Amino acid sequence: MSSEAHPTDTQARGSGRKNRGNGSRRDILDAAARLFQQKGYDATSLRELANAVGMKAGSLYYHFASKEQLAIEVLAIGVKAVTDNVSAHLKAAGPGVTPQQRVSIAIRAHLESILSDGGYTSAHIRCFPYTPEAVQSQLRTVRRTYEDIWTGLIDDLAGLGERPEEARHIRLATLGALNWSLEWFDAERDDMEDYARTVERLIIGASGNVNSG
Amino acid sequence: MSSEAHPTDTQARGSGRKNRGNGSRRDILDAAARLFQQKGYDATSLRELANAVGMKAGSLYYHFASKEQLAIEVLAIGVKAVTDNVSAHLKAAGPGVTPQQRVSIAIRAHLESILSDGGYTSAHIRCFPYTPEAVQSQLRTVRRTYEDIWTGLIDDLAGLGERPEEARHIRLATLGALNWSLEWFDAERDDMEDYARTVERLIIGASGNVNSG
Amino acid sequence: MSSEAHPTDTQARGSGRKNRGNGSRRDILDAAARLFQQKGYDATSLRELANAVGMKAGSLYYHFASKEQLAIEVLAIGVKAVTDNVSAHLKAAGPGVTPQQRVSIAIRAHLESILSDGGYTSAHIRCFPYTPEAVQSQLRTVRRTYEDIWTGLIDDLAGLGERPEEARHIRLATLGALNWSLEWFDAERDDMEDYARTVERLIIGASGNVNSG
Amino acid sequence: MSSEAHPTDTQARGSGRKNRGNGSRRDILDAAARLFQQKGYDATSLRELANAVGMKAGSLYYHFASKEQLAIEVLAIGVKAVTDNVSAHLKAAGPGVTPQQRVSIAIRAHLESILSDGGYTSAHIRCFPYTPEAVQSQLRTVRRTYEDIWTGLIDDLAGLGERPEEARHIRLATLGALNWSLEWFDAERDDMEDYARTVERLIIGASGNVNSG
DNA sequence: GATGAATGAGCATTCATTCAT
DNA sequence: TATGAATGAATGCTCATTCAT
Repeated sequence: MSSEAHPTDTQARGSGRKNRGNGSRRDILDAAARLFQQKGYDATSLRELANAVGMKAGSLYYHFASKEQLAIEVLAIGVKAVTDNVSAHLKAAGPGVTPQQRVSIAIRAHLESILSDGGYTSAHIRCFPYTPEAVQSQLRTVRRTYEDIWTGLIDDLAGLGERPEEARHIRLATLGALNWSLEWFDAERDDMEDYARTVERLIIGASGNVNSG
Repeated sequence: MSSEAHPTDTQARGSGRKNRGNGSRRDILDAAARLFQQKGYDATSLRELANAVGMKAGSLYYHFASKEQLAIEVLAIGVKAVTDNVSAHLKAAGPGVTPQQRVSIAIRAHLESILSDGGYTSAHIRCFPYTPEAVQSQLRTVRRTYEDIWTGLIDDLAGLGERPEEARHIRLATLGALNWSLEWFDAERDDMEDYARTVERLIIGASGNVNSG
Repeated sequence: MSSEAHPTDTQARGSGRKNRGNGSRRDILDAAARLFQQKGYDATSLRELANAVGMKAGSLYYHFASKEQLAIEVLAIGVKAVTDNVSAHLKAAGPGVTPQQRVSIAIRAHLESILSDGGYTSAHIRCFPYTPEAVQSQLRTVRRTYEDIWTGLIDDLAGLGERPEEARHIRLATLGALNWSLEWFDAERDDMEDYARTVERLIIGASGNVNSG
Repeated sequence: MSSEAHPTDTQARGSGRKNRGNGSRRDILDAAARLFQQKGYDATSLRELANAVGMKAGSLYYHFASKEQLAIEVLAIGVKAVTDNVSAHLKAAGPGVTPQQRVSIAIRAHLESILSDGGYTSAHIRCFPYTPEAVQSQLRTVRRTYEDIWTGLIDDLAGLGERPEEARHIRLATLGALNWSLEWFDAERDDMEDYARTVERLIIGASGNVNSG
């Protein structure tokens, strides 16, 4: 499930509109996501972004109030995309799966979102920490929503719900292992499913060994 | 072992030098490490850095040829610091330790370097990917040296040397879990040793489960 | 013939355009030519130039990619202006004029371009040698085109075509005498036609005496 | 006569002093002359100059009060060098030479000074016009002294003394032809004596033709 | 005589932003 | 919707200069 609906997707997709790749709002967001992900927030200039969508820098201001606002939208789409993707996979799996299986599913969905997504989620992960405070604070609640999914997932694992600090560390270690892949994953060399399996074994091993720890 | 010698540490520290706390080369490096770590490479301006060490922006150029060169030095000190710290801990443990114990030691040393170090190592980890190509290429060999330590460490684990792709993924997952802590670790709330234990369990569980996987 | 068309002159001059005297591209070029000629390339700052056309330094970059690029355009206009002026005078004289007369015509046209031109040609002559290599190399072909006119002119003089090294020296001596006037010519004191006559006598004397030399 | 005494030559030349090419006043002047000639006044930085003589920029201030003062000295040496060289050649020729021969001698001496001189005279000719007003005004009298030699030389030619404006133009044309050689003379390709002959013919032809003009 | 270390002013350039059209 | 043209602030960097040592 890789092309979940975008929150801003109001215009009819596929209807006979003249949306021939010219600079619509969505084109800007797409290009911004890609550039943010590739070069970072600071290193992405609005001129370059405008250029990428075939317009002039000033024109972007018809669509977005500021670079910060644009970043907020891009990064929000990014979190929402993972959130939706993970939720959808989990729901699709139905109620009869073990907590461990649920974690495995989430690992795969998260990886899928950051590695094969259009760039929104990876832009979020790579840029968020380097973004102005105003951007970060606007994103806190959406980020929290996603975080809560993982908190729930981990808590269900082998009684971890009763050791919240440990659960927190396991969650952050898992997400670290997942997110860090943005810095090294090479589609030509690495296989996503292989890595998913590695991370899955990591976390399940850890939570399993806990009793004897 | 948290205060390993800095590669550039030639002048006697603590002897009666006239270093009146003002901006010497080392002061600049220290402040740069801190700022790079806090705000990122792009967002750190030389004026701000100069201000932090009590001088004017142009004066920095007496000590460093360019912002890039300064970044190269800061980040190089950063890798060398972890490299030395991990090596030293490993050596101190002596030859009679199991591969699993060696990994545990490395995990702790790495965490220590990024979380309680003066900022050089964390600056490296946070800034490197957003740094100009010229900076990155100058750092490749020192980075490789550190990487090789981990490659060796993981290879010794339960026959992982014979499954290099899997070993690579385990190494990267571990380092991801470790490095990502820079984004969330809160000295007031989190205990480093606790997290080290979590990561240690993760990786050891993963490598142990492999046989039965 | 002092107001030959500028190579970049595409917009209607004098028509009812809203060019309210503020800094359009042409205004910048004009002011740059004047400043380059007066103070030299290095001593002309973009702030000063911008000021001269009533804008801020950064605004110049909307019109020109860099100071070097601006210099290239100014100096190119300068050579093209003399080239066109000399060519036009020569053509206007028709085919029935002697080689000596042709040289006389060229001397006057060249002098006119450097002394009463808007400053482009004199900017070229005064700045070119002190300009960055990147600027010089971009101008080589236009300069060559002008040079060739003179080479042809001199070669036709009293069999000079068969003594190319001597012809070269005569050409360069003539152009030296002409160009150097930029360093001393004083419109209040000197008469252009008087000086033209002097230089004309110089070169014609020299080429005539050659046989007996 | 190419190594006339320098006005600043106070230290014993050839005596057993430790003047081993280290940064003495004379070394600075020599290097400054060379750099000024090659790159121009503005483009020559004191750091670069200091580097060329093996010292640090600040040390130059022990020897010279400012860049302007240094330029004044270099350029003054330059004019004095031509002045002395031309005078000496003229004196050496004795009283029995014709005005035309005297001009020929001066042409050669001038050319020699700008083309094979250590760089002082050529630095003067190339830099003077781009030098700050303070520098120019300090040089006016030495320049005038040299100018007067040429004025006298030309005035003696075929009754030119009675047509001062014409004499002035002939003088400036001659010096223009001579000085401009700095922009094109190539020691590998051009022969100084050849060019001297060309210029000599130019001026003598011009002044001779004057009667019939 | 010369240096290490700094400064203040300036430079070319880039950037997010504005706004009349 | 978008652009052309501009702005103000900032950036990395260079320069002539200073001065205690």
